[in-house]
Amino acid sequence: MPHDLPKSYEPGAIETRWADYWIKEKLFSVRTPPEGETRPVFTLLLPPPNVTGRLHMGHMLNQTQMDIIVRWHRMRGFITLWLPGTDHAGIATQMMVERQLAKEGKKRRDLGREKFIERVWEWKKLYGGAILDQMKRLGASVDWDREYFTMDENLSRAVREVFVRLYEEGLIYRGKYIVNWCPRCETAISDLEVKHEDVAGKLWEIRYPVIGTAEFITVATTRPETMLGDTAIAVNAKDERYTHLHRKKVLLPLMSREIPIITDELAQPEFGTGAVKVTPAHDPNDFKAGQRHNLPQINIMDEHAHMNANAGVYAGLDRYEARKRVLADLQEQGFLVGEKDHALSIGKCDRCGTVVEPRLSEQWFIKIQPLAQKAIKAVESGEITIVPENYKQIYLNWMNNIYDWCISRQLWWGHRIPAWTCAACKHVIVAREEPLTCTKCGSAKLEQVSDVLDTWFSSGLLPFTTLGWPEKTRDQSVFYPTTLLITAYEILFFWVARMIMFGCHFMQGHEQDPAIKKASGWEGKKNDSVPFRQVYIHALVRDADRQKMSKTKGNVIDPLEIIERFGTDATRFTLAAMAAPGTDIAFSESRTEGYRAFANKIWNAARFMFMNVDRIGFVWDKAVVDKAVWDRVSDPVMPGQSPGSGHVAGVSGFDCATLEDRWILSRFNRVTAEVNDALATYRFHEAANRIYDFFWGEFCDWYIELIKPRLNFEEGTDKSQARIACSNLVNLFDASLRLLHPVMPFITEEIWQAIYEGHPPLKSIALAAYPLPDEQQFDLTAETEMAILQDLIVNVRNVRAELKVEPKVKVPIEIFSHEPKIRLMIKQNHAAIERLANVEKIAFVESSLSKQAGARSTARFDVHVIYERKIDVAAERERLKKDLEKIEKEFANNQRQLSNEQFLAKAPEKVVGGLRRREGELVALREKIKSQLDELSGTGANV
RNA sequence: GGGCGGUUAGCUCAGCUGGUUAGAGCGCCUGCCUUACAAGCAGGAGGUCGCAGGUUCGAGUCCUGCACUGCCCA
Repeated sequence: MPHDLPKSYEPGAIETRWADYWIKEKLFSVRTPPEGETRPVFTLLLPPPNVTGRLHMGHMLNQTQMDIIVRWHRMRGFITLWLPGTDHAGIATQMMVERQLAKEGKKRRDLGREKFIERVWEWKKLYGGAILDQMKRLGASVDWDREYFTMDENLSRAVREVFVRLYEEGLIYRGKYIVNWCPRCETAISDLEVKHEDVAGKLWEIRYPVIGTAEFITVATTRPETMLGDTAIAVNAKDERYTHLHRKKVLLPLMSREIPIITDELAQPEFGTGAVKVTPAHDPNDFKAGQRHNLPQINIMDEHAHMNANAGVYAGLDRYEARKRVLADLQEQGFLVGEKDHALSIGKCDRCGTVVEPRLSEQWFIKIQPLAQKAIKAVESGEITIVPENYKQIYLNWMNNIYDWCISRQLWWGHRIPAWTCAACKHVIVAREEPLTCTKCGSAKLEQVSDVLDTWFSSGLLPFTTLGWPEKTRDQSVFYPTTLLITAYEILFFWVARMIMFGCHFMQGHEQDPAIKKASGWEGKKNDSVPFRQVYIHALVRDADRQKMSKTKGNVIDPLEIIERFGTDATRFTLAAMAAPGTDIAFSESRTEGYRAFANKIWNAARFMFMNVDRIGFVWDKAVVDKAVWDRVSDPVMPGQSPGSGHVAGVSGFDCATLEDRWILSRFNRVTAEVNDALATYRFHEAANRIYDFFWGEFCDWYIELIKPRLNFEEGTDKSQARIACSNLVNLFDASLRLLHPVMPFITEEIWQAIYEGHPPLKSIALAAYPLPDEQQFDLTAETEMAILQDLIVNVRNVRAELKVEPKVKVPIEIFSHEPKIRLMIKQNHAAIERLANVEKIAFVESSLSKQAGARSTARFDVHVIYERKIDVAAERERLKKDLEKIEKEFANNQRQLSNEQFLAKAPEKVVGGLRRREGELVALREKIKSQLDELSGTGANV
């Protein structure tokens, strides 16, 4: 078996090998559990990436966190379903294909709708899988057998069903309204797809002659070209400056059209001149004012934002060209009276960056209030919890101020709206399947509405449509509501909010299988219509300088390139270790480099283990392996719950022969408890750091070093000690790998498989049991004693460094301790001290060593390194002074508190007791340091 | 304009519900190829926790104001 591992860890080949293996073996495919299933279930829907997408750091973070949580649940015995799929991304995909066509000198209209859609499907087949392939490389443990695409026939059917039902319930309506129109994409877009940008613009003042008077009324506007479509001037009824002009008319310059002066709230006396022009067909506020006053709506632009026939002589001009011409003409004719700099915010198309044009057009809308009500309640009542909690308020704010949702898009790629118009009577028929005749007049001349639905309309349905809706399926009763959603803040409104609205509406009355619900820990939840029980919002990944990554800035970090260089495990670990909830991640390569070193450390620790396993001819205790690996299958464990009878917690097969054994076992269990707690609350950074510190700082730095003497295979030595040490090492290593596996799946799989020499008890470590803490294996005494031992060793090393003792020279030391227990512990562990501190002989003395130059004093012991070289008196004095200062400061603080009666009365006993204990230590330490300082001065050695 | 967040070591960040001596990685300095690991080992330096008040026996942690900074919404 390949126990002869290369000296450095090379992730590349290893990672692709296991990624392929996991897929080939279908390790993460989940069959629908039958009736009577009692195991807990964990369901997670992958936020579907765009078919047009390439993997970026945001995905990588998102998927790392999901995979950690998913693997953790799977290892704890949950039936764990992670559902992958992609989103058809209407505008984006259509743009890609149009771009492709443009290279051939064609436009989509040249092809016609049908042929164009065929092209899109071809494109999708060729390039659409890119991001999922990249996911495979990451080792994402999704169920590939259930992969979906939002344009699949079953999902499309569900979309039609939803549309028809909403229409029948009166929640979908069609009408002519002002919408955000992208002249480049030639479609309406929703409010959310408009990004506002502050720009320095101008405010122009134009005066309109009041008919029948010599007066002018002056208005201010940022968009003078729209005046061509003005149908009124508005003033505020309370604005006395204009009272005398009420009910008069003005003559619209350039167009010579008479338009009324109206009184409306639209005009704010404080803004500009207090009078505003009203252009109902080109501004949403004006549109509403126009409705209030029954004003005509004059549309002066076409779908490309070019002036149309209604714009008179300006017809055919682009909107900005028209602006120039209008201004010039106004100027020339004396109507332009002012031009000021003015900061304004303009809306741009999220997709293509074109300035959005408010456009009056016929669109389909969802009446959102009734849906929003349920979605608000679901979160307010805690049926859905959002982590971190501050996003809850943001969600509620948005939901409470929501507007009707424009769902129609003037695109070809997407779910076509299931509505038909009768050519004869203009009646609109909404139906699940294409109707043959008009339901009103019987005509057979029906034409399907050409619009498609907003992509988010279909993705908002995924939590239930991917589980077979509208059929009532077993999958639904098992897996719905999904357990968790992990996503970015960016799509909280786009997607998360809409899933909640749709879920609560269409799954109303749904009940999850009660046995599974209970087993999964959701007994307390009343509402099973919600699409998920919990939402975790993760941070944004920025570049190392905290800049938001963007293609235009050119600061995008390609995760695959990072993976190439450092390995997937190291990249995942970086993201996990930096993912403190609520703060963005400034991705720095130096961190990843550090975690590659961590992988290498694990690798080499494994090499050390295998070297010894091979030397001793270590044989597996099958009973131990089986216990650690199998039992969780029949006995899953919930977060925060202690394991049942069958589940083996802690490390099995561990034989506590020495202090370091007792210590490391206790530490492992404590870390295990912390890691499980951290994962249960999505504190990924804490989980990652705990494991890192344990594995490197305790397991490698101390435990392995401490057991080396026991791993002695020389002729004539008792091999039983070595055998115990080796078995402990392997069992602990195995457990540590399982603890780490969700974060670093590849290296842990590689080593775990190697441990079992080709005969692993399971197909993968991913199916093995996740470690749980065992109270029985906590050992506070061992932890305390070990801390003293470490302190002693570190102090000796420190003095050696200060005395500049040659690294290879062993030195004798003297130790004083007034506690017999400590003396005993030191005696028992003298070999460790000798080895790790490079000491040749340990002598115990009966009185304090603090007067010895070069001695070190702690609260529990003094230690003196015997070496002929003189210490650097000046440096030593500096160090002692600094120590003393620190101790005096702490002591003063200590005394201040202990002499305060309020403190004694109010502070918890634990804190007071701690301070009292510390008081004693501080007094002793202070004395020791003082006498050392005296001693130094006494030698007469001057600086 | 409204809302939310950040400010802790040279850099990047931890520090959960206020409690004994504020931590890590990287970088830096010193010394080591000690047969698992130089992607390593050992030792070390480095912080008035943005500023000013307040609450409290006790504040990096809670409150108020200010400064700088970022994000979202309109």
